[in-house]
Amino acid sequence: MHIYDSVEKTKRKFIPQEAGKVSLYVCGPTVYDNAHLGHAKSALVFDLLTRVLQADGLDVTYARNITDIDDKIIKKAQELGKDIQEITDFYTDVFHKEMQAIGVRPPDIEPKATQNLDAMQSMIATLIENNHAYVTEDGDVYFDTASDSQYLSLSKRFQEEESKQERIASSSMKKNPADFALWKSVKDGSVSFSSAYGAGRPGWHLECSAMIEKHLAKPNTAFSVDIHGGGADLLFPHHENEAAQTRCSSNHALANYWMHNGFVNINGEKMSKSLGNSFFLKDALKEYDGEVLRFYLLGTHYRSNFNFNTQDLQSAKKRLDKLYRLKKRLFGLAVSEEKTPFQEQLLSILKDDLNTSSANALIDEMIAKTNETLDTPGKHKLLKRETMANLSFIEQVLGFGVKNPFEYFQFGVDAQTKAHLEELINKRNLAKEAKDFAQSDKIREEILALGVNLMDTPNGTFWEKI
RNA sequence: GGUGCCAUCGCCAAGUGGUAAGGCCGCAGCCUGCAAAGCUGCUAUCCCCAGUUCAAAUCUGGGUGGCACCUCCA
Repeated sequence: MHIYDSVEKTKRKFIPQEAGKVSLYVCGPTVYDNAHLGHAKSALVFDLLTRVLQADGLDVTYARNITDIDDKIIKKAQELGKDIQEITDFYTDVFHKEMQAIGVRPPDIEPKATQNLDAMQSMIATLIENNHAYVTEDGDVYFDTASDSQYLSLSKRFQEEESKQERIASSSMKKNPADFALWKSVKDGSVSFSSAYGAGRPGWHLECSAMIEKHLAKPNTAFSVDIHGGGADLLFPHHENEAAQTRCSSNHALANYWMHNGFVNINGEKMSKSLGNSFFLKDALKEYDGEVLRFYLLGTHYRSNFNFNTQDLQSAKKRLDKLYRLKKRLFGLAVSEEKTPFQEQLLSILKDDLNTSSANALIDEMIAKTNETLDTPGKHKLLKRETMANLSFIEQVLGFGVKNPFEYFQFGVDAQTKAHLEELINKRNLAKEAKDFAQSDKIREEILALGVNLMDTPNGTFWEKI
C-alpha cells in the first residue's frame, strides 16, 4: 500500500506500526445540520481506504468521531427551542442513515465528544502540568503555542506571519494571538460542564486528540495512530493544533501518515456553510440512488477537488449502469469467491493511493471483455464463474454493484407505476406476437414518455428507469 | 500580503522521464421486425515560451490562467 502523505507531500509506502494492524482516525461531522456532499466525499474516501486495507489482509481499527458539543449546536438548539441532545441525536441518526445509503460502513469506534470529557480534561491537566497550557483569570485554558518548538510543522507556516494575520480581536488574556482554547469558561449559565477551572466547554481541537489517545493510542509507540484523515481544510488549524496537543501531552506524535481529501465544489465554488451553496445529501438521495452518488464521488482521485454537476453525475450513472447490466446478465448464478488475476490487478491499482479512476478503467475493460465473450455462442462456464467472483470482489472493495440489479434500475418508481408498466409491457408483447409492430411501437413510445426504457432480450422484456 | 495546489480530446478523468488508460457525447458497422442493450471500429501529443536529457504531458526556469488555506468548515 502506498499513501500520499499530505504533510510530507509525497507518496510513501505504508508500514503500520504494529505488523498486520492499522489504526485510522478521521474527523467526523458536527451534528447540527444535514450532511452535504462534502461530508459524503470524506466519509466515502476513508470507507474505501478501510476496505482496501482490509482486502490487503490488514486488521483495521477505524474511529470517526461525532462532535456533539459545539457553539453552533447550541445556537441551533436555541433557535429551535429544543434540547441540545434532541438536535444532536436527530442529526446523528440522519447522518448514519445517509452514510448507509451511500454504502459507507460504520466505523469500528464512533466516539462522541460529550462522552469523552474525562479524556479531554485529563489532557488539559497534563498540558498545564507540562507548561504547555495556561489558565487565565477568566477561567479559560489556552494552549501555549510558543512552548511548542514544533508548532506549525504540520502546515509549514510561519509564526510571525500568523500573528500578523490575526484578524479576530484577540482576547487580552492570551499570551500569543496564535494560542488556541482548550477550555472556554461559560459564565452565562448556558450549556457547560464542570472542570477544575470552573464551568465551561472544551475547545474544538481538543476533542479529537483526547479521543484518539483514549480509544486508539497504545503505549510505547511513536505515533498515536497510523493514519489520520480528514478534509483538506482541516490541515490548518485543526490538525496542526491536534498534533501540538498530542505531542505536548504524551510521549508520541499524533499520526504517522496524514491523508486529506479534496473538496466538493458546486459550479466551481467551494461548498460551504457561509456561502450557503451546500448541496445536501438528503436532496441528492431523493433523485439518485445512493450508490450512483458513491460511484460518482469516488470516480475522481480523492485528493483532487471535485466539481459537482448533474451532467457529470448522469454520465457516472451511465457508467455504473453497465456494471449492473452485466449483473443482470449473470443474475441468479452462484456467487464465487475464487481468486482471479483481475482481482489482484484491481487491488494493486487501489493500493496505489486509492487510484479509483484507474480502477474504473480496469472494471470497464473487464465488463466489455466479458460481454464480448458472452455474446458468442457457448456456455462459458469458467468465464461466468470468474466474473461472478470479480463482481463480488468489486462489491467488497469498492462497494459498487451491491444491489439487486433489477431493483437498481427501478429507482424512484412507485408500485403503482410498476404495475402499470407490467400491464403495458404485456400488451406490447401481445402486439409483437401478432406482428402488429405499429401498435407495439406505440406502446413503447408511451412507456418511454414515462421515462422508462425497454429492452427485448432472449429472456424477456426488461425495463429500466432512465 | 503569506503558504500551497492545479492546467491532458466537446465534457469527466488516469498517467509524474520511455513515447497519451477509461467513461460520457458523436460518427460508422454488427445484432434487432424496428429499437434499446451489448459488441467492433474511428476521434487529443498533454496552457504558452525557454532549458536539461538519447528520450518530457511527466524534470528545471519564466509566463498566463484557475483554485484552496491563512476565519466555522469534510
